[in-house]
Amino acid sequence: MAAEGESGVAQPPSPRERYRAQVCDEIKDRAWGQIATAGASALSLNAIAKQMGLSGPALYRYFGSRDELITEMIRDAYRGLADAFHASAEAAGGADAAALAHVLRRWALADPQRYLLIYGTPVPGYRAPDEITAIAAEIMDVLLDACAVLPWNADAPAAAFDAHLADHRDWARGHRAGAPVLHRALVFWTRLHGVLSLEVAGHFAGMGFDPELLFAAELDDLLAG
Amino acid sequence: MAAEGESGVAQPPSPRERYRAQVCDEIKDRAWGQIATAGASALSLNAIAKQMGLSGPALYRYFGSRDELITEMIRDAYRGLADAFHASAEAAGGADAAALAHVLRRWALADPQRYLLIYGTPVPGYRAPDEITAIAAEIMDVLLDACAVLPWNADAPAAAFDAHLADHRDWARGHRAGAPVLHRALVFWTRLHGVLSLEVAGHFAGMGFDPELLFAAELDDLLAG
DNA sequence: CACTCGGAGTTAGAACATATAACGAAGGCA
DNA sequence: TGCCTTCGTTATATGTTCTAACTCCGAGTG
Repeated sequence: MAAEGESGVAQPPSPRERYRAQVCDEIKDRAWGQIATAGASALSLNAIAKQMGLSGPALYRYFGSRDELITEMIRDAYRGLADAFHASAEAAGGADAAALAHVLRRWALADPQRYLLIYGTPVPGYRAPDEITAIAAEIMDVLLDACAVLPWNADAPAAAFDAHLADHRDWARGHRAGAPVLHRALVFWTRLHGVLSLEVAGHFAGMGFDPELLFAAELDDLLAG
Repeated sequence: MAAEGESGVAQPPSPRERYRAQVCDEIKDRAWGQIATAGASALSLNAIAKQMGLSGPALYRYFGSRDELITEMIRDAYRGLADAFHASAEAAGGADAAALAHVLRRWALADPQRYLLIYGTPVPGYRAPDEITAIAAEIMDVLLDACAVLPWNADAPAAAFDAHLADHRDWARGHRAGAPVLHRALVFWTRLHGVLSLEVAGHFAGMGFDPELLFAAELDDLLAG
């Protein structure tokens, strides 16, 4: 998104642009390394610059501020998760809830701090930029597809929440699915996140049971319920 | 816990000790203010000192480091939640799952950053000190009590996870409850946390539905089995 | 009462961070 | 060839945590 000319048709990147994109990528790679090992709050532009053999302020040619870099990392993380969801749906010939759940779990465990960068503690007044909410909506869209084709359980009680959702479904952005499907997608999200969040944050660490089995049990319950 | 003599019987606190405890409390009060408005990562000992009319290093008489202060805040947060749980159980003449759920939600929404200090993003290698895991076990104990007296749903499928829990129940610390109760307690925790975590982190912000109703729906589902 | 001694607060300073400003060098392009 | 954008530099202001050394007051003891 930083290498193309603005004139509609994609110009072949000039050597300068290629170099710039490469440096940007190296900065982000090292930033991911720092985040993975010490957390996002410990991310230091200065340290990255030294690692790259540059001197401090040089990085400000590429990112206007530390916050801007972090925002772009958040965007990339969302993008990666959305791509993984799309790939899963593509491979299975349509979104499958169980497959998505395992994609999500693998993605979270592959880099816990990356998951927490998205779903962990935000700055109090944080408002995600539109580009990021768009990607989040993309992810939700795949999830809605998966929940729409889930086998239907007729004896499920009609939750009062469904009526509320029928009137508050802006977030589904025109997805053709009934309120019960919306409900299932939300619950799919919150339940799996509940397990994953506590797992990657280490809250199950000293408890002795296998988080994977708890995740699987919750997934079974979602698919059956 | 920082004001008593060590000689068994509680000595009346000397004026020095009283003053010290009072300053400690004021530091923590201002720290909570900073955390609530700017997040834990923005907590600054220097800023607190200035607010109190002190000069920077003075605070190191009271807390050995910034991390030590934060650790104590985490401990106090856990302590507060545990006390709220105990109070709820006391008031209802025994732990009640629905009451606990609402206590938890009110406690989380009263200060989202306090909730996230406990359940949000930790430092990667973070290992909670024993004092804190003990309080967490206390909380889990009340939750187990509540789940043990929940009306039993006979047609619930015997989850494979229950068998695993029967062999991995160290975390229940001798609580007299069967594996299904342990399972319910865990699920109670992860599901409510899943909703609350996303709510306090603002992920439902632009979506338009009422998080309270989602929380209530999940709680209903938990109580119905 | 006088004295000591420990705790509280101070300033100074090292080491690190973000971020801006001003300057020099090196590359692409007409 | 010459311009001009971009990159990287150093210098600097301001912020942070945290240590060290010094002062001072007050409480408990002889």
